[in-house]
Amino acid sequence: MAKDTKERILALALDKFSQNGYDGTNIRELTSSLGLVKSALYRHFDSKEAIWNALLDEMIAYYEAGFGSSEHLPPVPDSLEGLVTLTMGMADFTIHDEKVVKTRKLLSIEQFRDERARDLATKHFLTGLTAMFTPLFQGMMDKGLLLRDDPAMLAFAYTAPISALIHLCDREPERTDEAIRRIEAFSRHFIATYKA
Amino acid sequence: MAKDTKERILALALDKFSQNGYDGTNIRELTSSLGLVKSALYRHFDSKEAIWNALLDEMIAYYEAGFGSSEHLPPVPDSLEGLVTLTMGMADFTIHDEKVVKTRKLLSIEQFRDERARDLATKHFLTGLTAMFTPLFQGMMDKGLLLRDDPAMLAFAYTAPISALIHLCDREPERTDEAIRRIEAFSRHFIATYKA
DNA sequence: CAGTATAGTGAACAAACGGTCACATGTCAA
DNA sequence: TTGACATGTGACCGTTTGTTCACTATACTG
Repeated sequence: MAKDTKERILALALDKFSQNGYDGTNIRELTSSLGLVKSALYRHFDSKEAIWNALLDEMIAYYEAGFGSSEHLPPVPDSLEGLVTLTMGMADFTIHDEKVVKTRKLLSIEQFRDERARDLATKHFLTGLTAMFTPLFQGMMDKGLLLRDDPAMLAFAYTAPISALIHLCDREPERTDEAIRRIEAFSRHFIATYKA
Repeated sequence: MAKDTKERILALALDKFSQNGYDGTNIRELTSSLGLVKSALYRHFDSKEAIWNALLDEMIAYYEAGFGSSEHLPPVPDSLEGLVTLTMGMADFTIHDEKVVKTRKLLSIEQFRDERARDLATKHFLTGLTAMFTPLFQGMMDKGLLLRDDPAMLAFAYTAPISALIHLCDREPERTDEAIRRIEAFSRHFIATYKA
């Protein structure tokens, strides 16, 4: 119990905030879950709001480093089936990675009260996936795998339904298997529609 | 200032809760906005949670009476352009109707803490629109307007992206015009893809 | 007119909240 | 050994929270 206390606070804050919201989480409960007393928290953060801001900084940095970076773009699939495989791999990760799940839930809860949360929510829920799949579809058109079309429109049409099913998993985890099956069914229907 | 106080409380609770969340709203602020003193509220509701439950009852009833009822199904369009018109009309309503907007925001905020809110959120965000458009697409296939395909899959593929853009309006109202343009562009792209 | 609900008031309450402070401990360098 | 720094403790503070209660004013009913 030493220098990593700050990180443990942040991790637990993400957990609690994503469950009960910022206002629904109190400092006593948060610190006692770490085996600390509330006043100890103020050695690491100036205030409750400082925890929130640090958490947002971390979420933004995590997003930029991962999904947001152009270097992390997956390779253009060599086949239609490759698109399904890629999609299912990404879906599996984003549905089961605890940190990502909690981040999405927290953004859903706080998106209307904090401007930075709002902007990050738009990236997570809308623009991020579209931006990632647009060059993929462009590449698959260039390879003659898909019909020539507006790649950005296709990426939006492809990712938005998948995103809706990911939200379903966040909301009703017991329907995760159903959602994953529907993502795969949708993916196959999509390529059946747009295959060259 | 008489019998409608209860309804005025509920209306303002929807407004406040959808902005700051249940935990982020306090009774003094809520009642003083109505020109009352906090204790007056307890003539109409037993507790703060009772307001929340009554609000949920109302939202559920409102949904069932409107979007959820099979009687309110719009007529099957007679042309592809008719589908665009129908879609834009519904989008315009759901984006601009204050009560519906606030309901969606509230469900986004509280979906992880209340089971009934969770279930209603799934209807609002996923199953509701799909269930409404499935028979429409079935009818348009029967009329020879659309290619024969799985109507439920098509309805999902059609409504999920539109739903994502509606969420964008809730989150960033200043982008409403952009979102409406994108809904129409998506709708036209969709019918270009699936027209018979 | 008397009587009784109904609706609103203002003071008071205990509990929970975020935050501060003087103090105790442990670590490590000079 | 000493002094400085980081970390954790427990008592305490002022404020805000949801809620209660005795009381008043108005309106309807017999």
